[in-house]
Amino acid sequence: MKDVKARTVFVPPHRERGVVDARIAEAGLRPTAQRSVVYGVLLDHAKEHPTADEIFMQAKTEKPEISMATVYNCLDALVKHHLVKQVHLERAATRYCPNMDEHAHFLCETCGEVWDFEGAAKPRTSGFRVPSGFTVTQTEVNMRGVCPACAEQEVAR
Amino acid sequence: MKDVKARTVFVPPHRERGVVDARIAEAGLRPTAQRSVVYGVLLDHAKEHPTADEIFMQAKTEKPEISMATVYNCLDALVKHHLVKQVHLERAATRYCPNMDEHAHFLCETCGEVWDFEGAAKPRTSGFRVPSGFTVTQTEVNMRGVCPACAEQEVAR
DNA sequence: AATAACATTTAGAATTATTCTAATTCAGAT
DNA sequence: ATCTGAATTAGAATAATTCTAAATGTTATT
Repeated sequence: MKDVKARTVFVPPHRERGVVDARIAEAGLRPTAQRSVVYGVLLDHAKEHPTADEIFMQAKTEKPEISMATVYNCLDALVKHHLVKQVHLERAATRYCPNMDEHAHFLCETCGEVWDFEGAAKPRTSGFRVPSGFTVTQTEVNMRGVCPACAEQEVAR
Repeated sequence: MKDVKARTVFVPPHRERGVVDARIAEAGLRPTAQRSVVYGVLLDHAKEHPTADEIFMQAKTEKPEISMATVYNCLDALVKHHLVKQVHLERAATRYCPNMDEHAHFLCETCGEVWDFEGAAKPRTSGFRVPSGFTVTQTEVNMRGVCPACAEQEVAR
């Protein structure tokens, strides 16, 4: 298998010294060592939309003393301060996403991978009739289907 | 408190003898007693978007021998046969919805209640850029915010 | 620099939601 | 009446998340 990814990889500016902390501070949170690690891991693995457990395991490599409870605490703090979004696609564990641009999530029902679909879509109500009196602060769009790789395999069978 | 609801209540046609079973059969499922009860409960409580546990408790009043495992089995079968949708709004338990029309879900962050917002919105991709090669079979739109009742209380405080 | 006040982290227990397992029951076909 | 496979059952097992209480770290105040 060709490593197509390697060609498009770029050094992420978000992990440069102090940048993560600055972002956390800007959001109005004290940048503790644990929060920096958790947010940093999430920024590095944004594409994978990792679960709390996956973040925990990765965070441990950088900071072995970190505990699961802290990962949940940090994630909750990051969510509350709008640095991270929770994604609830399935009955399974919650996933986390540091991409705060308006976008949809796509879950491949065959392989289980998740993608971000960017879009100029109307953010808040995306075309639905919101009854008067309701205030919508956040909209989440989740799609399911089959990704190109799985579709190809399906044809091959 | 005036019982406003009482005035707008109507006898739901979906619980008439045999209708539930017919719908289950149409969907290509054998209409067992348990499936009928589970689907019936869900149709009666569509507005509440009940969790598996809430459905279980209600189903027990109609069929005391029913087990939690069966409720999950039935719900999974109903989902698979497109009679019911799973709704994943929060980190909490999955909710179920028998309204298969295109609609969004709204969660009030203050009281936790869930509403359906109907909409003529573009169903599948709702304005997002779907990269070529992806097939979208289902789209879920979830909104959060404050419902009218909670907004009013907020003002009063 | 010491202290108080408060926020954060930690380990592990507890809780909750969901899935699995193996035995039993049920329905439809022979 | 019997066979076969699907559905149901109780309860155990697993997985995800939350809670608890103690320890540690941070900031502001003296």
